[in-house]
This record gives sequence, C-alpha cells and structure tokens, in this order.
Amino acid sequence: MTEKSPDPRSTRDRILDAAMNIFSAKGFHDTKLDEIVAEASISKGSIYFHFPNKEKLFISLVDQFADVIERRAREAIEDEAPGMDRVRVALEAVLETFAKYRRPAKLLLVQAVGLGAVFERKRMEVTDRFALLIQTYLDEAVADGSIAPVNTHIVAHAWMGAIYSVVIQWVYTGEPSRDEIMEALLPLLLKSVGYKD
Amino acid sequence: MTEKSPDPRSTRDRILDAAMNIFSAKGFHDTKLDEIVAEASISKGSIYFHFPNKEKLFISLVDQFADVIERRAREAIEDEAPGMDRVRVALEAVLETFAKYRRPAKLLLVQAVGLGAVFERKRMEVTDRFALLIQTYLDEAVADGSIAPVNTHIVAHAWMGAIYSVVIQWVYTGEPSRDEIMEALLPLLLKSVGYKD
DNA sequence: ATGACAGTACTGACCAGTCAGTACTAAGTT
DNA sequence: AACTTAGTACTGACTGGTCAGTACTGTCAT
Repeated sequence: MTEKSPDPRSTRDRILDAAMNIFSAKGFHDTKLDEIVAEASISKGSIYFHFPNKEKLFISLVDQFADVIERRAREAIEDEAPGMDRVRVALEAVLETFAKYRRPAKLLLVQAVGLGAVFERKRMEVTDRFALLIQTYLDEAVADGSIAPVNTHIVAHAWMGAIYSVVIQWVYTGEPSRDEIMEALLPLLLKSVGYKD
Repeated sequence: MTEKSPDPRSTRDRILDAAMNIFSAKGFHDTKLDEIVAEASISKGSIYFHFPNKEKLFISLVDQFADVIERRAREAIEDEAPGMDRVRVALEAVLETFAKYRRPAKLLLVQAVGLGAVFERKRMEVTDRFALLIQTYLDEAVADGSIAPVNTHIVAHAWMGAIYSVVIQWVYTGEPSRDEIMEALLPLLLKSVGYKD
C-alpha cells in the first residue's frame, strides 16, 4: 500500500524540510516549534517522536549539510591526481554546492554561529573538518611541487573564511552572482599561494 | 572628597565591562541579565536606567568595538601615501587590534552572528562598513598601478572573511600565534592580488 | 487487541522587563 | 538655617508572557 496522504514524503522528512526553511530564515531562537508544526502539517508530538529535542533537530540539519559538502568535495577530487588540480576542483565543487543550496548555506554559515556553548563544539567540529580537508590537499600540492611551501594550516582557515564570507554576502544580497564568484574568488585563492592557472 | 565606593568606575562602565565579559563568553541568549548584575555588582534596575533593553546593551558593545577597529585602521593609514602601502598598514592595524582585544573580537565575530533579524541588520552594517573601507584602499591601489585590476568588491569580502576566520581560530585555541598570523596571513592576502612586497 | 505511530491540550520553568520606593545632591524660598 | 521642591542615580522584589517539553488520547495496520 502506498501513501494516501497528500504529501508522500515521510513525516521525518517533512519535519526536516520545514525546520530547514524556518531555521534558516529566522535562526534557532526565533523559530518556534509550533511554526515548524504548522509548516510541515504534522503534530508537535511527531517532532518529539523523531527527535529528542529542538537542539538535536537543528544539529541534524547542520550535520546533514556538512556531510553533503564534504561528500561532493571528495567525489570531485577522486578522479584527479594529487596536486593543485585537486585543490581547484574541490573548491569548485564546494562553491557549486553552496550555490545550489542557498538555505542550508545560510543555516550553516550564519544561523549555526553564536548560539551558546552547546553549539560551539559542533561548529568547531565542522570547521576543523573542512579546514583539515583543505589542508590535506594543500600539503599534497606542496609535496609534489605544484606550489611553494606555505603555512597550510593558516591558508586553510583563511580560504574557508574567504569562501564563507563571499557566500554569506551572496546569500543575503544575491550579489555577486555565482559566475562572478567563480571568476573572481577561485583565481584569488589560487594566486594567494602562488599558483598560476 | 574622593570616591568612597570600592570601585571607582561609573556604573555605566561597570555594566559595559561585565556585559562584555559575559556576552563574549556565553553569547547573547545564554547570558542572563542577572549574571551581569552579579558580575558588575549593580542592580537590575540600573541596567534599565542606562540602556533601554538587553538588545541595545549588546549592540552598544558591538558598535563600540567596531568603532575602535575602524579608528585604528584610519589612524594607521593617515601618514601613508595612497597605494598598496596603505592597504598593508591598515591590515596590520586591524590584526593588531583584534590581537589586543580578544573578548571584543569574539563578541563581534562570533556572538553577534546568528541572532535573529534584529541583529542581522547591524551585522550587515558593520560588515559593509569594513568591506567598503578595504575596497576603497584597494581601488586606490589599482588606480595608481600598485596592483593589477581585480574585482575589489569580492576581494574585500574575501579578505574580511579570511581575517575573521583566522582570528576566530586564534580566539578559541590561541593558535596560530599573533606573529605566525602576521607572517603568514598578511603575505597571503597581498599575494592574492598579485602584490610582491 | 496490541503496538507503532500521530495528534492535541496543557504545564510550569524561566527571565526580560517593571515600578514603587530609597538615597543623595542642589537649588530655591522665607 | 530650616524647609521645601526637584532632579538624578540607583535598588530589588515582583509580574506576566512565552514556549519547550509532556501527558494523554486517537487511529490504524496486522
């Protein structure tokens, strides 16, 4: 027997979708569970059947999107040989992913920041995960001579910040466009470590 | 007759100091006004005598520090001729200021993010202010030929993000050190626009 | 008829914000 | 010099709205 409900998605997915919409728009504290209930056309009890509390629901969304980004980056590089080309395609993949998912981007880059101590650990965890990924590929590129030696730890964090900041700007204003970002930001990052494309 | 009170600072300053300490450590929502009351050894009513509400108290602190940063940057460049040297000394001044004021840095870069719509405008305002400052000097540098033409708008935001991200990392972990940041981040940013020092 | 889920009415902890009152200083008034 | 009046700075017990979380009931597949 298939669904009879007008919305064929599972209740859990409906909750996640609605939560993403509202959390990303209004932030964690300004989002009421009753709003998610209304948006998802489910019941409040359902939320507590599928998630232990509001906080864990929010963190599920953060984790979900962080996984998507990392997976896309890893998929993108798997056909590339080690070196600076890997770094370039990974950056492209990450930027594409942010561009494709505007609301999750806002959730991760804006709404997941500045919520007290509980969320700080999660944010650090995600940040470190990405930074380490970048750093690994940069170290490869240094090792095989694609670029000159640099402090890859600092470069990784600086790049992340640069990407975050430009993406946030785009999330809010729609400017600069996806193409402008690709044309300006990518060369900027690559040039910052002395790589000529 | 001099002060008899054990703490000669004005009540308003005591509130601001205590609020800075607690807001920067715990964030806006996890800070209770009663904690600020205890830390500052004043009464709750006093807060409402000097500030209209919790939100405005928080924003006062953000504004205060944003002003300090902008002032230091402007003071630093005033003796420099237009061109890339201005950009360099302004960056140095900003990094020095963040390094000197760790708690305000955390307040501005972490705790002021992701609080609902009311604070978003303020954050955008501060961000745009800094980005425009950077952009202006970059445009000067392009105009006088210190660097090749680039999309200065994107560069400005990317630089800000890079600085923010590295400073946040330093605020949390104490690493990389002030000196490492100066030695690695500054050249990175300058190289990203093709400037050789 | 039983267990897995969905739906809803309700509770109570929490905390920003209030306000009647105190303390002190200073300037007028007789 | 004794008194009123006014203004400013501050106090802290209290209140009332909010909302995450809960207790309970309903439904349906097997």
